[in-house]
Amino acid sequence: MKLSDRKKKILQIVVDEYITNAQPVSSKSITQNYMKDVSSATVRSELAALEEMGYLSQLHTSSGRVPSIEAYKLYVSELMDKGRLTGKELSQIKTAFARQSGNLEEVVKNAAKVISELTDYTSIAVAAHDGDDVIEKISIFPFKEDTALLLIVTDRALIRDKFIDIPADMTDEQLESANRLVNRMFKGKRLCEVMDASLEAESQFESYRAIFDCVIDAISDYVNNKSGDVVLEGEDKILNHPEYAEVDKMKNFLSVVTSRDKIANMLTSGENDIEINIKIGGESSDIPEDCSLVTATYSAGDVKLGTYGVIGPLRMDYQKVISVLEGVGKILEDMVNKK
Amino acid sequence: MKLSDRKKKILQIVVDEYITNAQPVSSKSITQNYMKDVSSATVRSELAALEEMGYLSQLHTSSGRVPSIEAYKLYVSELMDKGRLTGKELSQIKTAFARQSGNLEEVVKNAAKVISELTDYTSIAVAAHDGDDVIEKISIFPFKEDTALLLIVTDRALIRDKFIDIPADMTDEQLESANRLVNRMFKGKRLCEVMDASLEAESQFESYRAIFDCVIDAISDYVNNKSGDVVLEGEDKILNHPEYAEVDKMKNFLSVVTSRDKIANMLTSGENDIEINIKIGGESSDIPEDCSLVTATYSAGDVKLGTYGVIGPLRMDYQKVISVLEGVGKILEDMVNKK
DNA sequence: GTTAGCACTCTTTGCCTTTCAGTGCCAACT
DNA sequence: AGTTGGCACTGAAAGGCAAAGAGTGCTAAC
Repeated sequence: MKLSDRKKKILQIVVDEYITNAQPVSSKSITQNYMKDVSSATVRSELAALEEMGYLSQLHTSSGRVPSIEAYKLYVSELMDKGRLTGKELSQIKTAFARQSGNLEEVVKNAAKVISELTDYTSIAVAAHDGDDVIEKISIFPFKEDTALLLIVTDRALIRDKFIDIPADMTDEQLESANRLVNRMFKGKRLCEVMDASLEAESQFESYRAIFDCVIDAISDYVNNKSGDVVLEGEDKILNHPEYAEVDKMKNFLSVVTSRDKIANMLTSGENDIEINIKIGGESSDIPEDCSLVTATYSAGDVKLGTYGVIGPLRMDYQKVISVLEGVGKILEDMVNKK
Repeated sequence: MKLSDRKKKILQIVVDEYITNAQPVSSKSITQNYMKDVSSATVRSELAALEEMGYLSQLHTSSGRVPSIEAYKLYVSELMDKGRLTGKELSQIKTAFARQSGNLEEVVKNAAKVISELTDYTSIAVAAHDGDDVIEKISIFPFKEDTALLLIVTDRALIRDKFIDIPADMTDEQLESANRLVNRMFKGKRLCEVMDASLEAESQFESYRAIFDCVIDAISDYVNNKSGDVVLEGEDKILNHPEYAEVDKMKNFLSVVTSRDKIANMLTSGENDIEINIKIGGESSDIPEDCSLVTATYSAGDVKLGTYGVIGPLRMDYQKVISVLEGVGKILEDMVNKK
């Protein structure tokens, strides 16, 4: 069955109202504030029809209506007005990115922070690394008898958190030439190519085998394990929203959101090509129950910068969240292009 | 006024009981479970005396007694039995540290995690860097036209998160020789000496002044800004404790605990020489209200490894927390010494 | 110094009533 | 056929009240 225009309008009003007030919406409040041209009885029958169709529900026979998950989905896809950022908000985003060294991690952190502040929800972010980075330089930097820091410069990032073991009997010169060899072999290749290249390398340079393996391990670890780059901001913001007033719900939310692995899963599973992606309710098992997740993947040209998201109650201010995510995206893009 | 032995015993019972049950303790429960040799009336008069002295209070005229902050202080300093870890707990700590690359950050993270798991409280940790590290090697690693990663190996750590700007007109060779110069000048010095040495350097090597300044800035930034190395684990654990059932308290706690700066302050302010340090209640303004903080500073020889802490309600299981912190300390020490 | 006994206090719980917001339905109206 | 005013009905929320229960403080006797 198709929704009449009036039903759509009423549904939109209900969702809007519920989002701002967190209270069931009554027929009376609708006619008083939005639809003075009809009586509450009329709206009541429309509400009953919308309930019949699964878009609304009541907590008890004599309460107002509350949107269902279906209603939220329809709301974001069709009903919702597009929000616009105020000048103040825009300048807040800009200043957040102002003092910045062009270091990707810092960009991610700042973005997460400003998103959380502007939306008043918990925000999460993960820097993109899908294995398509092209290796520009690899450096093995020894710092203890038997350990070295592996530094990899790619066209997008500087990887500097992988440690490798150095065989005890290896001299500095040998390490140096292993380093040169690694560079010669891997320079210009994409990370994922290197991961697959492990077998080929094995036979050729037996003496540096240990180093080789470590480098390849470290790279595949980087590509596969995305949880390292996860950023979480404003985890306390969730407490501003009444649906988490009960400790149990709160706890459930926090336990999911404080696990970097789970966040990484949320942000990386699913379609990455879509610019803005909205998951409502427990659609995906990764997302905490009764939560919505709005994510945006930012790119500069064809290079992905990262995925950012806002996580909060079903009754989320989608309008605001989306405009903030879009605003941040635009400013990020400007920044990257200017360089 | 001095406390009689019986008063001490009763006070200990009250605190123990209250810690485990979170319920006001009655005279009857004391005689039934712990002191069958006297009547509840006797205990009642003792309780009244202890209340008079400020160690106990009642929520209302006909409720049991609850310990005051003073009582907790006395409890941890004199009354409390020493806890012992079970074999299971010990082995849990050991396995937590088992697979480990000797990288300090990872040690800190693992320690925080296992402490949080065993105690069921939120744990925090900060790796020590007080400026006493001796510089062993400095390397300037260029990775973009105008930016380089500054790598500093000290006797305790590898600093690898400081970026410096490279003047546009500087050639690779110049950078190389700047690097050599920095090494020659700073090697063997302590970080804090380098910070103070800035003026001296200025006049001598004008051409590398920019690089110099950046290096010195980065080092003093590292020494002063401790918030970078802060680790927080089990922030959701706090919800397991009834005193945080109300959203306001919860929120207050979370907002403090999710700020790395504030945590760094908590862990670094105060006497660092003491092995285990207990702050109860709002003694320090850094600590959230109605919270206790138990910290331990671990060292290997005379080198500090870091400070670890547990933060939770006043009604904290101090016995367990302290034995866990001590257990972790012992195992850490063993690990470092074995190397 | 200890104790049994008792009066007293305060919270907790259940129960009842009232109030109120909101709905559903129906007959009348346009 | 759609809209509306009127009205009965429902369930939550709030208030009042009594009974039960947990604890205490006090006192007189041991």
